[in-house]
Amino acid sequence: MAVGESATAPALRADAARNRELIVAAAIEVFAERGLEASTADIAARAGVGEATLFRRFPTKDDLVTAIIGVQFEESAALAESCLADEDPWQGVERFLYGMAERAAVDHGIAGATKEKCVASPTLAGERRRILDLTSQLVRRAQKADALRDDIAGQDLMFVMSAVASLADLPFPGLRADLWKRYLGIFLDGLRPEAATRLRPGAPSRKVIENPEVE
Amino acid sequence: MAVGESATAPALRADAARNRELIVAAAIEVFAERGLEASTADIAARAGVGEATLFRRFPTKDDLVTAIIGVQFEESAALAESCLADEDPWQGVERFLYGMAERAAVDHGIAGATKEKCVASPTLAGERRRILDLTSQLVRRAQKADALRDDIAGQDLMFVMSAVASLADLPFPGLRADLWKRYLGIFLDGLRPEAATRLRPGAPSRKVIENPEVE
DNA sequence: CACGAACCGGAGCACGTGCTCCATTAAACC
DNA sequence: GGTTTAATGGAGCACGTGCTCCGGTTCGTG
Repeated sequence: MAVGESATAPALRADAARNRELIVAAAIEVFAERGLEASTADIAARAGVGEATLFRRFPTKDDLVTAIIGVQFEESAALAESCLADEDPWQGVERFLYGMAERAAVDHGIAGATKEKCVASPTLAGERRRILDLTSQLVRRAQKADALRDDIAGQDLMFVMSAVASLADLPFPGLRADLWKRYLGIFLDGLRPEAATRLRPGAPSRKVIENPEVE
Repeated sequence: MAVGESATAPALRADAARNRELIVAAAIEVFAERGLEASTADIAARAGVGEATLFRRFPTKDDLVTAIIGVQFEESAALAESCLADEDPWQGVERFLYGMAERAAVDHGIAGATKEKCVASPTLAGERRRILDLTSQLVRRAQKADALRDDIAGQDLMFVMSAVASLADLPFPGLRADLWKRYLGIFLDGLRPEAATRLRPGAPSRKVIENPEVE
């Protein structure tokens, strides 16, 4: 199963394709362990591949990161679709936030970079819009069922999730690793209709969120 | 007004003391603008001082960062005390979270480093404990007035605040800079007693939180 | 004023990182 | 199997960074 780009490329040789997968797999591992500032040398070593090979496939470290984020976006979209299939709309929202935050919590460095990269990369921006679409459906469905406060939109869920996930690697020794679930709980309580008070800055307009200008 | 360390040092000469203040001020500015990875050369330049001077006063870049965090901790403690003086206990909590998140939002890089550094530095850990104490008082006061849900503690407020602040520099162009207030609002709604549902992972024990082992 | 000591700052060192060159290897097709 | 050519990987380059050395300068006191 190909992991990244689609056809247009002039067809990779067998070993090259295999190495590409090895590199992507190694990068996911290493980034998750040491964060985004892990060196390309480390990644190449983990993949059992020369550094030049890595750079032939991904001309820039950024390109590699972008490719990995692309993979994760596909997983996220799949999760969102699965949550849309839940019979209980609120549980769909809950499961989505939970799943997204959990993955962001495991892949330590990635989540932070995701935001920047999907502004810089048009491909990623498109993928992101698709996820945002699914998220908006989740929100509207829950709102129609009176399970979710009315004054929020899909993008709010994304931002909330990212805030919670940022709590994943608190450096204090002895803290349980899943403490972020506690704060997701508080957030979820704040998302119920009963809890709603007026939110001061309004939701960002759809136009701004859906079409982040590529600089 | 001396900004950092106390007496024990063998008394700084006039120009040396002045330069120290210049360096700290410049570091706060530069870190806030470019984040923590701003170079020492930039900071020295901004302070109008040679690089060697910077390193004579702060033998390590980490020492400089730690000193700055110390300054901010004093400000945080002052804020907490001021909020404790509010007549409305809930407003005290609200103002505290708001103020803390706002400062974290302005000083882009610092907030992230704060967590790591106050684990590594014993001095900072002590300061942190003091702030935590004040925060706990804020929480208990609001809980007694039935303005805050019962199942949270002081440290929860700190973590929630840090989560909200992490939303301060979303890279999407066109987003208003104070969007984090919106999500603090949702969080605050989740902190009211009426909103409370059972939180899954319990609060971290006081022992773990108050005495982070210095490695 | 004059003198010793504290202090200064720019040039330089060591190191890690992203990225490239090129002689060697091995896949693919006849 | 032989030939072509894509693919490989280790040595090396350029650069930025944290940090230091040392000749010159300024502060503080008698």
